[in-house]
Amino acid sequence: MGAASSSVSKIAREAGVSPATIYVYYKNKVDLLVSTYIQIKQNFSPALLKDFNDQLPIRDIFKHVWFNMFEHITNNLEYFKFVEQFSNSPYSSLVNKEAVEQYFDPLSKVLQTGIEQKIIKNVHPDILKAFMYYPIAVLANPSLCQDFELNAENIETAFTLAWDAIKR
Amino acid sequence: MGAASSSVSKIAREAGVSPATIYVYYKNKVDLLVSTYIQIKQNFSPALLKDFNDQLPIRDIFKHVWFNMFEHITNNLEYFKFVEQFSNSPYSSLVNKEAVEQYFDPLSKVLQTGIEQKIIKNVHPDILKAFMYYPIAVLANPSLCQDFELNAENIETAFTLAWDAIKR
Amino acid sequence: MGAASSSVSKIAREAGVSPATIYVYYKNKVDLLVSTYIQIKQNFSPALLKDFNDQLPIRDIFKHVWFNMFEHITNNLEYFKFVEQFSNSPYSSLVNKEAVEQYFDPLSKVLQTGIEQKIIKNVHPDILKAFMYYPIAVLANPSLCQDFELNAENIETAFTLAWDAIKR
Amino acid sequence: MGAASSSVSKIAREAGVSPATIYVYYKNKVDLLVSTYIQIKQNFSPALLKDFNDQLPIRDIFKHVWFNMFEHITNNLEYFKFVEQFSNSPYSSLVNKEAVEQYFDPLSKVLQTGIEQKIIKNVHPDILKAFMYYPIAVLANPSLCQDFELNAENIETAFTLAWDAIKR
DNA sequence: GATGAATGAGCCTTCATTCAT
DNA sequence: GATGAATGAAGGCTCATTCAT
Repeated sequence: MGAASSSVSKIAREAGVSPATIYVYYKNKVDLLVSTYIQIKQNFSPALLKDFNDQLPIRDIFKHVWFNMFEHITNNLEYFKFVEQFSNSPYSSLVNKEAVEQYFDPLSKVLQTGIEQKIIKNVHPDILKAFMYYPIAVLANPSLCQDFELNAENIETAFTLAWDAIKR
Repeated sequence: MGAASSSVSKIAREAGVSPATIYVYYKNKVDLLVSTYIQIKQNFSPALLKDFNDQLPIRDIFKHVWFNMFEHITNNLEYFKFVEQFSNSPYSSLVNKEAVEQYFDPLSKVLQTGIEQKIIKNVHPDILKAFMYYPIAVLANPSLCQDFELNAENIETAFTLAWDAIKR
Repeated sequence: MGAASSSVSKIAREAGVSPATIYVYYKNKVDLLVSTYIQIKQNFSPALLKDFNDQLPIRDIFKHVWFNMFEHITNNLEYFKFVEQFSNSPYSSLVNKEAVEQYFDPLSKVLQTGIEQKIIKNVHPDILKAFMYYPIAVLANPSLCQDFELNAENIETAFTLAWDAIKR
Repeated sequence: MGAASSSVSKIAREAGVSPATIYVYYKNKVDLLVSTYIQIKQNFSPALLKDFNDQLPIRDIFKHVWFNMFEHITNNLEYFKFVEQFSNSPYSSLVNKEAVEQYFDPLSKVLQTGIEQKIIKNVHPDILKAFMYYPIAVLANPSLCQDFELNAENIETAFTLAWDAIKR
C-alpha cells in the first residue's frame, strides 16, 4: 500500500542498478528505507531555511519558511510522499527523532523567541507545529486536496490562518 | 510498509474465516481495502456527529465535534491509522470522494453558515479543513506526537488555535 | 555441499508440486528437513527388525539385523545418504534423539541381554554401536567404498569382524 | 547444510582477504573445496604417523596410530567435520582417491605385513579400514556421541574392540 | 598480486488468488 | 456460502563470480 512500499527490485530498477547492488550499500530493506528517510529529511532542512534571516519580524520569518516549504514540497512531491508514508509506518520508530529534529533547530529557536516576546502563544511546541506545518502537508498534497489551487494568493491566505492560529 | 498492508491471510485469520471466504464477499484485495476504507469513514461520521446540535453557537458546535473526533480517534487508533495510510496510498484515487464527503455534510453546512454569518473566514473549504481537522490527526497520533499528552486541557488549548485560525 | 542440501525448489520439483505447496505442509525448510529425517528413521526401524526373533542365539539375531541393514541401505541409498548428511549437519541438534533411538529399542535390549549373559563385552553402548552398525554405513556407501563388492560372502566376512569386535 | 557449506565471502572474511582474492588462487569454489580437502588430508597424515615405528609389534603400531588419530581429530574438529561432510558430498568424486590414499601408505603396509604374518584377518582392506578407522570417526564426533567420554580408558577399550575385529 | 564494486542467478518464503468440494 | 489445497508470481536477500583498477 503506497509508493514507498515499493519493492527493492523496483527501487533498484529506478536507480538503474541490480537489486543485489542495493545490498552492497544497505544492510537490508529497512536500512535502505530508514537511511533514505533521514537523507530526505536532511535535504528538507536547507530548502526550508533558504534565505533564512532571523533579524526579520517573526511573522515574516514564518511566512518566508512557509513559502519555502510549499515550493520544496511541490517540487519534490515524490520525496514528500515517501516521508509521509514512512512517518505513518512502523519503521518510523527506528529513527532517532531528536537527531532529525535538530536539522530544524533554527525554526524551533524562532518559535521559542516568539513565545518569549509574547508574540506567539505559550503552548506545547507540538501544538504549534501541528498548525504551522501540517496544514501545508495537506494543502500541498494533490491527492488530498485536488481542487485547491496552489497559487501564491491561496498560499498566502492559508498562511494567514496559520499565523492567526499561533499568534497571541 | 504499515499495518494496513496486512496480507489477506492475516486479515482472514483475524476475522476467523478462511482466506478463500474473503473472495466470496470481495472481488479482490483492492476491493477489500477500498470497501474497508469506506466502511470506516461511514462509521466515523456518526461518532463525530454524536450529540450534534446545530442550534448552538458555531464555535460550540465545532468544539463539540473537535472533542468527539479526539475521542473517536483515540478509541479507534488502528482504524484511524488504516485511514491515514490508505489516504496516502494510490488506492485512494479509487474512492468516490464526494460520496465519502457527504457523510460529513452537516459539518460542511455549519462551515457554510459560519462564513455567511461572517464568523468564519471566507476562504476555500479545503483551507478551513486543513486547520480544523488535520491538526487533530497529528496530535492524536501517538507515533507523531509521543510527548504530547492527550488530556482535556491540551485538547482544549489546541482547539483555541484551530478556532483562531478559522474565525474572522 | 551434498544432495540433502538440495533447494526447496528442487525438492518440490521432484515431488511434482510447486515450491509454495511445500509451505502448506511444512513451516520452513528446516522443518521439512527435520521431519524428513525423522520419517526416514522411522522407516528404517521396521526394515532392520524384519523377521526379528529374539529367541534366536544372540549372534544370529545380530547377523540377521546386519543383513537386513545392508539390504535396506542398498535399496534406499538416497535416503541413507540424506540421513548421513543430516546427521553431520547442525540441524541434527534439533532432533529429539531419544525419540528416534526408541525405534531401535529391541536392538538395544538384545545388546543388554548379551552383556548380561557375558556374551558381549561390557562396554559403553556407543562403543558397541560404533562397531556393530557404523562399519555397515561405510561398506554400504558406494562413494566411500567403490571397489568393495556387496555380495553375500563379503557381507558375511564383514559381520565376522563386527562380531569379533563386540563378543567377549 | 553443514559448516563446510560456508560461503566464499565468509571463507574470505575468516582468511582476512577479499572474496575476489580467493579467485586469484582458486579457479572456483569447487576448486577451493577440493584443494582444501586434499590439504587437510595431507595434514592428517603426519599427525597419524607421529612417532611411527614399524619395528614395534603390529598391535602396538595400530594402538599408537589409533591414539594419534583420536588426539588429532579432537584437536581439529572443524577440519575433521569438513572432511566428513566433503566425503559425503558429490564433490568427493572429483578427488583422485589413490593420490590421497598414498599419504597413508605406511599404514597400508603395516596391514599388509600383518596379513602376511597371519596376525590380521586376510580380508578386503576396505573391511579392515571400516573397523580400524571408522569407529573412531563416530566416537570422536561429539554430535554423534554426546555422552561418550573421550578419556584414555574409553579410547583404550574401544581399541580393544577394533583389534579384536581385525586380528585373526 | 589484491581488491572494491557490481551483478545474474538462485534461494527461501509469502502473497493474492483460484477451484474443486 | 464456506473452505482446504494448491500455486504463479513476486519479494527480500545471498552467493559465486567477474572485472576494472
